[in-house]
Amino acid sequence: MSTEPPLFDLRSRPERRDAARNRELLLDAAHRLVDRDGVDAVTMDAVAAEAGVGKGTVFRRFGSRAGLMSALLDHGEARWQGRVISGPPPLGPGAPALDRLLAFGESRLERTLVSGDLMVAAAGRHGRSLPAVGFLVAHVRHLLAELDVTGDLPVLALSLLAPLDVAFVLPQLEAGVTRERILATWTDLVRRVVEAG
Amino acid sequence: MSTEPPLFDLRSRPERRDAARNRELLLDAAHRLVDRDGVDAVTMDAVAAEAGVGKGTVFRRFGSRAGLMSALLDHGEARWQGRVISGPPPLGPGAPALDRLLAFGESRLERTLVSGDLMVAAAGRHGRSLPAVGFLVAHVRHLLAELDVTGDLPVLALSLLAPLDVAFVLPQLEAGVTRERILATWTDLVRRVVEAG
DNA sequence: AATAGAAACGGACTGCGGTCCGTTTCGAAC
DNA sequence: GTTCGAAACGGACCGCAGTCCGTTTCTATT
Repeated sequence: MSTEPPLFDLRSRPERRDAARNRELLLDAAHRLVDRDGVDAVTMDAVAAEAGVGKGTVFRRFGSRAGLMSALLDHGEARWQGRVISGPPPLGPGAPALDRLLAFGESRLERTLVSGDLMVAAAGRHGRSLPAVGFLVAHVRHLLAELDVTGDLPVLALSLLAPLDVAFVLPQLEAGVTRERILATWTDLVRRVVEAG
Repeated sequence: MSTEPPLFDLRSRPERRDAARNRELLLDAAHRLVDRDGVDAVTMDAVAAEAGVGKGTVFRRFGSRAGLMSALLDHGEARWQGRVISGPPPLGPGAPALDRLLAFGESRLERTLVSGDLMVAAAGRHGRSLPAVGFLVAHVRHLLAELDVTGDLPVLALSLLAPLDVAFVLPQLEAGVTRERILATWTDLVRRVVEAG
């Protein structure tokens, strides 16, 4: 998801100081541009100019526009993941698994609505980059297991996540389907799967 | 006061002859390029050159690269839709609805594998263009209704189609998930939904 | 402090999607 | 066959993602 190297990797030396400073400059600049002019205005040239560095540096740090967008998305995603892992129930731990799962769906849909344009911009060649959904799959899979759902849980988890993906949610909204219908149908779908064991 | 054009073709006048000829030239050229060098080699300039027309003409006919790709895809999709609507069972009519639905999933997955790269190239800004999946939704919806499945069938149908979408299938294949696992899990998912009424 | 080489830098350059607009072609009406 | 407005044409042009490579900066080592 993130382009930044792990904090403790024995094989790779820590980032040079100018590189680290430029990453911060670039992320700040990109964030500012998103807030001010929207995601579409975040061109690699604009980010470079706003940060006061060369364009090559942007690509060196983030690899691609999608990579930069992923890095921007990561801030929000990490906070959200925190709420899922250790926030208050029913999204966080402490509630029955089914309640958590349904709360997860609602919360995830919410995030898709809020950050949908960033998600679209962060998507690579085809849609999702599988690493990006790793957390989502792991969590749903875990809850399904707690609910004694049998089957190929990794694939099943991804199949349940697919309808909440930005690629399906946004077109439906544009076609007049409400947020509420999408959520209700997802809830319905999950209930059927869980009830069927 | 001159006489007005007939009322019945207010909306769609027939295409001018040069326009029709150029569409054919362009589709042929694009098809040739796909076969020879793959989807990625099909640039708008290349198609224009191969067809011997100007680049502006390509955009005038197809609107965008995604539009051109959709047009290419349409040939195969139409043939496939024909098999669904009036081909031999269990995909076509004549088999029980559940058998048809499961055959539909297998056949659709097949098509995704065969034409995945075209589908990716035909996808617009975000993922699906909703019109493109209209047929799929309508068909699944119809089968679900026959199976006495209740609920918000249009949204439910799309939710069941999502896991078969190229945006989810291709990354899984790259991650080592087999075609068989994807299909088996989809079958499992559909069975649970149908059994839960 | 000096050095050396690895890493990062920056901006010119390429290729592609998409637009624009002056020119050409079509075909309906006379 | 001539006329004329609408439609189509073509290719120069633009903006952006992504690459390349000569130059600069960092840091480990002595």
